[in-house]
Amino acid sequence: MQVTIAHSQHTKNAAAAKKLITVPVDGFTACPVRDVLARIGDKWSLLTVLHLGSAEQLRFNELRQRIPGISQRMLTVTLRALAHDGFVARTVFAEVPPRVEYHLTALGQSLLGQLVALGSWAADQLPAITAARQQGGLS
Amino acid sequence: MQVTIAHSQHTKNAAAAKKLITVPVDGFTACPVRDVLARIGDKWSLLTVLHLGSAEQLRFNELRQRIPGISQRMLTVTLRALAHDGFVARTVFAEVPPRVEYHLTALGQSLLGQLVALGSWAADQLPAITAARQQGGLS
DNA sequence: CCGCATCCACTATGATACTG
DNA sequence: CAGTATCATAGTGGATGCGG
Repeated sequence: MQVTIAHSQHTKNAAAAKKLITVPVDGFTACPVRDVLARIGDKWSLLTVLHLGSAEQLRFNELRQRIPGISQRMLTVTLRALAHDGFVARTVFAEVPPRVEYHLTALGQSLLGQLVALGSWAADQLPAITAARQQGGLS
Repeated sequence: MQVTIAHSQHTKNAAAAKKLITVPVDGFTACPVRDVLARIGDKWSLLTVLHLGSAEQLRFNELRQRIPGISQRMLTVTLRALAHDGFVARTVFAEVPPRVEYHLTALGQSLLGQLVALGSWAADQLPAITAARQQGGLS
């Protein structure tokens, strides 16, 4: 079965002109997955969603304290990306002192569910993966 | 501090907490999900696994032709990483001309299943995500 | 034919200082 | 408090040539 998938590769090269590609895949649209993975596959999005899912809502610095090692900048960037895709809602209170709260949207909680499911699988397969890594010796 | 997350959805019910996944927050940093995501979340691993899953076995250049835009280097790197984690098996035929075939292991097919599940969800949510991106104005 | 090594561009990330 | 701006750095990915 042939599947035509969107190819959102951002190459400055003229090769990016071909925006649609046709790939023989067993009926699975590969690109949405890739697209989503590109969002949550970065260093901090996963952790951010997980932590947001663990509370009703969190303020910027609360979130920052809960995610060890994240910089102010990366938290800002990550939150904006997640908000841009509709996973996170941002509420600004025009007060003094300023207050901004973030919480998962329905879409974000749906994503959280997927991540947790993936987590279950990962935890399940971890021994096998670890074993393979030790065996292979490749790095 | 610990965080409980429902498998299916986000729940705060303490009584049902026994059946939920309880994860130490500090452990999020080293969470298996994050680890797996770091592997398949890169630019090519996902496509490679999907294409390998769509065939019994594939040779290096067959794979290369099926993945539009991948460079020789990245295919090599990706395949090595996947083989290192036991998702892909590499078979070298010491012939002339040389022949190397790759196929998914049981672990790899398990991963494929997860990716397909994630793909179903992604395809399902794609309209919502697209709508959010257009609406959001944030970039 | 397979794929490794080298060089190079780009991007993601991090540290720090400044602003509304 | 909640960012934004700027600079510095490391890792990723692409192009090309060589080796097995």
